[in-house]
Amino acid sequence: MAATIGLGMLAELIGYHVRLAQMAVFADFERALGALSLSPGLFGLLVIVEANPGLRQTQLADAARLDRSTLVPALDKLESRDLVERRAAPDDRRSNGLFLTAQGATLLAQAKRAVRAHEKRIAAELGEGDRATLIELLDRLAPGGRRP
Amino acid sequence: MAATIGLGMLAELIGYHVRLAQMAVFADFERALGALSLSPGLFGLLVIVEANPGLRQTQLADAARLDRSTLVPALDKLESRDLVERRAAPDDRRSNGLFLTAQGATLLAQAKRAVRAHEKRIAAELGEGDRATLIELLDRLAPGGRRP
DNA sequence: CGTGGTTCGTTTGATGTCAAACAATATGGC
DNA sequence: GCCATATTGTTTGACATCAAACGAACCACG
Repeated sequence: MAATIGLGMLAELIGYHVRLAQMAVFADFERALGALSLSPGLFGLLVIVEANPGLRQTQLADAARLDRSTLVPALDKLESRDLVERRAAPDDRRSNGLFLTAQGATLLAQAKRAVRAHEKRIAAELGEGDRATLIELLDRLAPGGRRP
Repeated sequence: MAATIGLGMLAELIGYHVRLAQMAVFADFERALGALSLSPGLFGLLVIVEANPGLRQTQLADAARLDRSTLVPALDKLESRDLVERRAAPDDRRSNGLFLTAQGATLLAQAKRAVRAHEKRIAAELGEGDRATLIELLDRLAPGGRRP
């Protein structure tokens, strides 16, 4: 049944395929992290904070490609779950330094295992060579990565 | 300046690169269609309606990978701008058949030109061969495309 | 010093999205 | 034919996101 629905020129657009891939990858990611109640976004924040202890909120927002204002409720959630701590910066009373709590580090370690399994699952569709190719091509679409 | 901020394992994740590409492509897309006040999402809806006149809302939502409820305000907007028409279906009084208005068809024709220019710009980063490769790899991440 | 512009985190408002619940309508089993 | 169940479009609520504006704090220049 289902007289197949045409997509017109959509199917020829790179953006369309990127969006579908994005949805599929994120769905699998969420499935992998659901048990820990971590979204891909929150996971990313934890990873960056772990890699850069004492980071300021604005710096974290830039690194995660989020607006400063978007970060506020996200950090509120992480802090309320005792995964991250906002510590008043000693040198600048406007800023907070961000740190993982012990509990945050523990949860992140678990999450990383789940994410590695997820990544393996995704990469299995590709094979190692094609995985590298895909990343290289995607990066060509996202110029710079760091744009002031 | 800017002691570069590390991203930890993020940079190794396919999903991360897909997200960055998604943001870059969509930003260019929005720039291309901004003059017509069309978002990528609304453009996609117009294209699908044009390719499938009389489509039901649920079918359109499925084709566009949106929730039924998400479609409602989007169609409200398109209808208020006289680009799309909801016509009561003759055979099912719950359903609406969707049709482009003359004005919608005209605007869509313009939009398609802008989108083709956008696509050309994006593809220029790749070259024709790599463009095909990228789409093929992305499709391998989005299994099926049609999931009941 | 002090004062004007800048940066920091936050608040508020607008969108876009999903999910759950709803009334109206359709459908299938009996 | 009747009634339980499903489907359709909608409403409502939750959430993520951006952008604009704000007060507090910083800083540079006089």
